[in-house]
Amino acid sequence: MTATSIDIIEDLQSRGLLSQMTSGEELKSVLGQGRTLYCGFDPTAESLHIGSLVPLLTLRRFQNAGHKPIALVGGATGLIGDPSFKASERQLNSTEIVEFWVQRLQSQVSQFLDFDAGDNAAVVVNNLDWVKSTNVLDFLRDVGKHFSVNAMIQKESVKQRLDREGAGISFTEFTYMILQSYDFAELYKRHNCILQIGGSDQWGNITGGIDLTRRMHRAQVYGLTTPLVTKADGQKFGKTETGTIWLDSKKTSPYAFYQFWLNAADADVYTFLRYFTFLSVSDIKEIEAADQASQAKPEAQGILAKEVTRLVHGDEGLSAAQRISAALFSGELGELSEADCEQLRLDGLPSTKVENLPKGIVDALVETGLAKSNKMAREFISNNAVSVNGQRVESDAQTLNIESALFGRYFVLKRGKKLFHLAYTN
RNA sequence: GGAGGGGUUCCCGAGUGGCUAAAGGGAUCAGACUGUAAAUCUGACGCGCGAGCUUCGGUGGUUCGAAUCCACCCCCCUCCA
Repeated sequence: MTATSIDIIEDLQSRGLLSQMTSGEELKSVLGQGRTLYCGFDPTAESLHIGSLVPLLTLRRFQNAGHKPIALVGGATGLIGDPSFKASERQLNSTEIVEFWVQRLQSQVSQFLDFDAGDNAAVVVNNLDWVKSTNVLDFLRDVGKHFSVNAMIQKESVKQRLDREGAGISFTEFTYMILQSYDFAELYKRHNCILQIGGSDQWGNITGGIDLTRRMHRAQVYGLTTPLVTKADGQKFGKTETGTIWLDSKKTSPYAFYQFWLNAADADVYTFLRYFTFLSVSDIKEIEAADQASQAKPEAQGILAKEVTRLVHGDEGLSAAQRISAALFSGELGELSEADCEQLRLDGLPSTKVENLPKGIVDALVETGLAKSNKMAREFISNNAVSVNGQRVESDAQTLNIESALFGRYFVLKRGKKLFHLAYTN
């Protein structure tokens, strides 16, 4: 492998992406030439969400710097469940489901890495490949013997499960750390992988792997973690009213995804630009300075939304998201053409087919999911929070009917300031 | 196996026979103000237009009336063996 020109550690540091690392100076010099590193992603759902984006993009940053990234999808660890900083024991998922999720994650993860990069082309692996052939006795004798339970229960990541009244941890989840550690040792053996990265909640598991690799293979390997993303107001990052922001466009449309980033708080947006885009730190500083000088609405959110949406959903997803956003937020809905309406639907604006017009507005809100119950629908209406085709709904007796539809078949329903839904008939 | 503690509405957590759809906090949603921010204020937050109905791990029971009492069952935690 070729020597690298970029000091990746320096870059991560300047972006605020470096939470912890082992033997800093030594790791820095080790990374002076192209190395192999890995990051694990467990199948806990059919898609990753934006929480996984930081380590995923960090993997890519390493690749851009000339290193060889391995994305590990945890077909084995996903069957066990990582207890790290989890308040309570989790339900086990069936092997079929986990297997299905593994396939989904493998292709999802792949879109962020370069597999045609020659020496440092990316690799995707599944830890089930080496775990499934291990038998219990060998595992306990060869791997388990290297772990001290005394040390394991000291780990911060499981402490609350051990200390907290009312909590607990099964042997299954307690063993998770050993499995993940074994992955690192195995990847060292198979791919000469010398670095594991992950979110800072993975620190305990990563150091476990470093210890195990030293003991099993007498080799020095390293660990590095990225910070967990937090919001300035203390709220949980990555959730909205509509739920988790997923990377899969079927679960979170490019439009919703774009909107999520567009709504980033001023206090967070420059940090997010560093975390979630490949814009240089100096460019980001310029954006920040310009925003501060302008006194007007900052540009940063728009740039963030554009960059991240393009990264995850490509140019096509981005332009669809921008088209919808422009139509709904900047113009008069009345100016939409019939083709525009159809395009909104194709672009992924949530939409529902309604039948049996005229339909009461309360029913329509519930059917489209804009209100959870009739009661809520009425409350929204009485709060003046609902509009149809740009016209405020004044009474819950109002109906959707052909005469008021755009082009005889479209209704743009709006609840609150930002939530839109397209209802249509044939 | 023994002893004790516990399972309440999205989360935390009060509530030990009627005044309780169930305190309080958080989260969330809406409105006002704004920049599709933040902060702040106001309101909502089981279902029902309503009379009312359905909830407090499960199933039965006591009672005019139960989240609250009794029985059995399930799950969790702590200590002992």
